[in-house]
Amino acid sequence: MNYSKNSQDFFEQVYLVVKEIPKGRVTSYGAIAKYLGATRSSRVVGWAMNNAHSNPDIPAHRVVNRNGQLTGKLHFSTPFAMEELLKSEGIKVKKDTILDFKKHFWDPSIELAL
DNA sequence: TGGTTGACGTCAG
DNA sequence: ACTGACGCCAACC
Repeated sequence: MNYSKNSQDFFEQVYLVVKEIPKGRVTSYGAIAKYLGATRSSRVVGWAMNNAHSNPDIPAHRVVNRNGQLTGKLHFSTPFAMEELLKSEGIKVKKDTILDFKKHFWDPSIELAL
């Protein structure tokens, strides 16, 4: 994939990956960035998520940081939306952190690489 | 046009 | 194990 073409493509890549996240699974910004070949650009993935507000099809609640912490919950319509969405998908959330994060972790570089 | 910020991650101390 | 600093790239001021 030619992700280096321009920023538009990079954002689009992020969107595509996030859309492919199965229900009840979560991934991290770094994992997405890694899959796109830009491990160090994880911050830009965050920006993509910020811009993702214009894209209702993108389940941004399934994207958290490496610690499984819901760092982006404050960017949702309500601070509880993210947690509630995850809970409704069978993911336990405690203190803004996903329990058994590793268990629910969905790595695009593994799942999509096949 | 240049400096700062941000939904992050990794390395060094 | 914990804390601080750096890098990275796009958007904002």
